[in-house]
Amino acid sequence: MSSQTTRAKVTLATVAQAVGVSLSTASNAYNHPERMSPAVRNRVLETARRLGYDGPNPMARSLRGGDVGAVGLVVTDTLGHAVSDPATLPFLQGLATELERARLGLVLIPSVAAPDARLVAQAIVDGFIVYSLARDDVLLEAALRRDLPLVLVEQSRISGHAYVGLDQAGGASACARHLLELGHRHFGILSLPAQRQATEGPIGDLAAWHIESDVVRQRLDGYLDALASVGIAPSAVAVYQGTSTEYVGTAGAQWLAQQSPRPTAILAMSDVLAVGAITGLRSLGLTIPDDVSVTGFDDIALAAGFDPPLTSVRQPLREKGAAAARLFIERLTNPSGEVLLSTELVVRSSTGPARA
Amino acid sequence: MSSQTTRAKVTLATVAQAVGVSLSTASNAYNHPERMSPAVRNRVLETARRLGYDGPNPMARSLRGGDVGAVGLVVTDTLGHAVSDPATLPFLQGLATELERARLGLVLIPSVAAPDARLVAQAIVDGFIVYSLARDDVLLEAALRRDLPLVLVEQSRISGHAYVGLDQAGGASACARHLLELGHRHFGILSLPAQRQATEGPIGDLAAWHIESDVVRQRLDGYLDALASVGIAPSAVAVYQGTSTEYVGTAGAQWLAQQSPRPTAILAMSDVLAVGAITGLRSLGLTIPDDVSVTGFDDIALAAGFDPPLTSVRQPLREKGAAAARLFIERLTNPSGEVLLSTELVVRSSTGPARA
DNA sequence: ATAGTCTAGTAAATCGATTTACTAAATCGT
DNA sequence: ACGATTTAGTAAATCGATTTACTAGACTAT
Repeated sequence: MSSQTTRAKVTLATVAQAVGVSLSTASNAYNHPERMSPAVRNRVLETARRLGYDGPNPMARSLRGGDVGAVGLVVTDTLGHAVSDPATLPFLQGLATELERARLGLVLIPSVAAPDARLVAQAIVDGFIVYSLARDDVLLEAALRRDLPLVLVEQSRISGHAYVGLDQAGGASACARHLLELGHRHFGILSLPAQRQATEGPIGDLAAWHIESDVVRQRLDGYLDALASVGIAPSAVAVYQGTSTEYVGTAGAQWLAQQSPRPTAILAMSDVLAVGAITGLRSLGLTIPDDVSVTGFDDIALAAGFDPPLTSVRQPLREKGAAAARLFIERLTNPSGEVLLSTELVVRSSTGPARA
Repeated sequence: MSSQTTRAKVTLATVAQAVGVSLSTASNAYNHPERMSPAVRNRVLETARRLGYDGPNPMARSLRGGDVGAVGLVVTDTLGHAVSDPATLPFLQGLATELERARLGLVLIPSVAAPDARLVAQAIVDGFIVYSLARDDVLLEAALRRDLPLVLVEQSRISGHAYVGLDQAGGASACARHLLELGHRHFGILSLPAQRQATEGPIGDLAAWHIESDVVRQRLDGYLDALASVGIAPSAVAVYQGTSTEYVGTAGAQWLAQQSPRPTAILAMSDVLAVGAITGLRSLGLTIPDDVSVTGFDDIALAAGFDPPLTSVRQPLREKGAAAARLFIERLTNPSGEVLLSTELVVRSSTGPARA
């Protein structure tokens, strides 16, 4: 209503002129109150209000060297998926809550199917939180080129940048050991995508599998190390790869169930995959855990309430986000801080003794 | 690794000088390829790469008049809560997915306990999506002052700005009529906060209740209109107000159950409140729906799977977000577009006939 | 009374680009 | 072969602020 008339743009210069002071003085009214008399300062502020001046233009301010007041979040998945995934959401919550406390905005960088480095190159932010990207992902490279502070979450360390790590291998290994103790000897793995452009489907030759994702690398190593300790070779393990969706879990489990010998235990790299797997196995007439044991990863909220309750590797999802935020906030005093989070196996009812 | 040495900052001017062309020509290489010979353009681009120039500085570009490539999201709740709320999340998903398609970033504006207009005033964005703010919320006023395109979602229309509306009153009214048809005559209402700083608790005098939130206003009117049609006066309805959390639902329902006459039906303005209410009523030894019927609002994913399945008002949550995004994307051609979404009563088992 | 210190304010440089108006050289039609 | 149009590139203004170095005047100390 009030400002319907397209009045000429009013800048700090307009205000300064109206008050009859220099541009610098007007600027000081906002940035260095102590350097001027209260009288003049009030005159500037009031004139600004009268003229409808809304405070220094944030772009100009940032260009001159100020902070932007926002952090960019770079993820592999599309934003749509990231905001849906039950393992990512608590991370986002922890991140948002902690950033909020520091009055920092969070910029969700779009990540389309064909990832576009320009979207990272052009983001207006003070730095990035980089979540689980492959070492050579174009988006990571683009972020590095920006020469801004980075917080790396669940991916390879890069010297000079902050890092939030998780004991992936330990959790995965505990998971596999648990199944070994239950007597299982035939395993299938439902893997998250090992590369950005990975296509869903079985992995033919495990040894030749090109793994760019650190999370996949470490979880897989954790599984395989445990299996190796009882003499099970990687070549004896069937692996199916795809994004963390129930659909992939279902398809993957159905494929795994058709291998021979049929796995009596399936290690899924996410709870969502595990849930999908159980659905798929049931559709084949199999019973969980009697016919097949299934383990997940993440211990999402759903895991405990699912039928059957999921055996899973718990990780502190919210805390992971909060830690990333805190490392970013401390970037000036401690540019390459590190936080290492631990995992814990939670045994529930989706796993049971191998059949005699 | 490569750029560890703190080399002097390289700008477009550096590149131009190195190539031996003017600054304008270097700029054209990025923005107006057609205006120059391929030879020179390639020379500029290659020199830029060699010098480690990462493309035009986004802040400078935006300052000069270009787009930022991002939209700000302004919400009432803290971000932490917004990212947790099952009714807000699908909205966010729809929004993020659709923005992503247009390669727009989403800036989550922090919204601390004491809302700070500066965070809106200083956000570096092309416009705002304003989600369910009160007409006189300071954050809305701050957004208006920015003179940027706005998309208003579930709140008062403002001429010149895009609008996404929902038939709140219709849904609420259908809900109440459903209960009336089941024979209920004593009602309690669990309301969302009517103002930003509303404190949780019972509303003493309904007539004197200061309601700033449009959502609350419309849902309440929908309920009361339906009740009025059978002669039930607002003064006969007990109301309890609080944020959309299970805890509030529980506390509110327990308070409502202590009123006399005790309501046989509770109208909750969100499914989360309804779920909390059911928990609270059960803790008092009451059975749902035999002793008390409970209705929700939103029809979140949980509603159908809850025990008992919730009678609720379905609204197209994802579509609401997608519509907001589309309106923003079309802002240049259609600055004040409107989308009106409808609601639908979904009857399940949390409501039943009033006891004789 | 003189020199030295504070205070309040200013002019000009700077941040890193984009764009407008203009010019010189090359191409065109006849 | 001569004026008219295109093409390729440039100089300078501009976006909206912040900051540095400087100055004039008021105040303090001896």
